[in-house]
Amino acid sequence: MPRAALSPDAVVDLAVCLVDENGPEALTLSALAARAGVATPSLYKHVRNLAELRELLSVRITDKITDELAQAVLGRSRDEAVGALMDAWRAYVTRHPHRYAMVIQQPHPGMRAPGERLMDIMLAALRGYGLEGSDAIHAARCLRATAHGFAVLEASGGFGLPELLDDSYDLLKRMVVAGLTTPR
Amino acid sequence: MPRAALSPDAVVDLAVCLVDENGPEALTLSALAARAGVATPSLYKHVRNLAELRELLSVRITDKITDELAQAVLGRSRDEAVGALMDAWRAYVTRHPHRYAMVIQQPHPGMRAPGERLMDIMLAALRGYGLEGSDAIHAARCLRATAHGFAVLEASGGFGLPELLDDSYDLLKRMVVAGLTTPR
DNA sequence: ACCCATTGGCTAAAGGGTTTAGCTTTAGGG
DNA sequence: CCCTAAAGCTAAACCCTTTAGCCAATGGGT
Repeated sequence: MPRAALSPDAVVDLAVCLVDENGPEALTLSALAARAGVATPSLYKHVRNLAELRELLSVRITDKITDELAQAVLGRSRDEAVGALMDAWRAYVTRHPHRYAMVIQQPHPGMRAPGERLMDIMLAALRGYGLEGSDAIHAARCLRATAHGFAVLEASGGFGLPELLDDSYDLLKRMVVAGLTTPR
Repeated sequence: MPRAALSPDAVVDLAVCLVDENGPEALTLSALAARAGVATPSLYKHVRNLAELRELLSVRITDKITDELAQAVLGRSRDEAVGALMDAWRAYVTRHPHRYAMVIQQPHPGMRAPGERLMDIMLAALRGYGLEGSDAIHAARCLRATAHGFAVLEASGGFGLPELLDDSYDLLKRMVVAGLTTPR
């Protein structure tokens, strides 16, 4: 076997750096090859094409977020678990806004497993509310929609006044738990 | 003055068609020129570049959404207004998923006015709750985050089981109004 | 120690999209 | 009737992606 300087994982690593530094637009195979010290076509030995690279990035990032959410939920239940999960979600986004903006929501085959893993964590966080069957699904979807919606807007600078965002997010968390605990 | 077959507005019209039919990816100046029956560089007589075209599209779409939300909120207040606003939001997205996925959230200068107009409608819908100052801002942001979050996920096919989405959205609406009416 | 198959890298080149430069044509006003 | 401004055109540069085909290094088997 030849010099294994690069590998699919290493390529994704470099791609993450590029995105962190210059945003999703900056992820081109040219720039990536330059960063790797390699000619552009060489990248095709490790990655099928640009679309696949984006997918690998999405998987990597989604997995990382899921890990952090799982960590945050550990040992908590009900309102506390939901609050911790949402806080961890936003913490990731504010730490890596470009990365978050990079993850694709389209239902690519490679994103199925990470998506389900994320869903499972949310269902686990909601376990204490005793929701059954599709009620749990609806609740998890709402949790995801709220956290994701706020995250997207914050990551892309969609909010005008940054000094109050913590308070806005507090209200959002209260909304979610109120919706989960209010009877009907 | 010469043959005014095209105009900035007409170009945006055609761009909307292209996006509706083939998704945001399909919006290229080449495809647009072909659709307009014109050589690609001719488009630069009406639009500064691709970035500006995208911005004009975002403005057009955001304005249209705002109009529909305003219409929906008319004559309603409190929970009813919020529910109608959120329903109208989702109705637009399901009617034109590709368009919605096209609107940029980055704070471009041209998007300021449409963004503020949208915000004003949301504040109007929330007026009945008697929120003062920054409390109203926080509530409007949460309303936006929830509606937008659900919309993005639905528009990009991020949810797995489409038959239950109405029920999920009902819960989301209940969450928002519960968060607005729950004291603390 | 040597061979050689596999693998990772390279150059060349095609193909498509954006954008600029500069020319030509048309339509409307004086 | 002309002439200017707007709208179109072609040519061409530039960048990015992707394919094709070649070269070199590495390490396992003999």
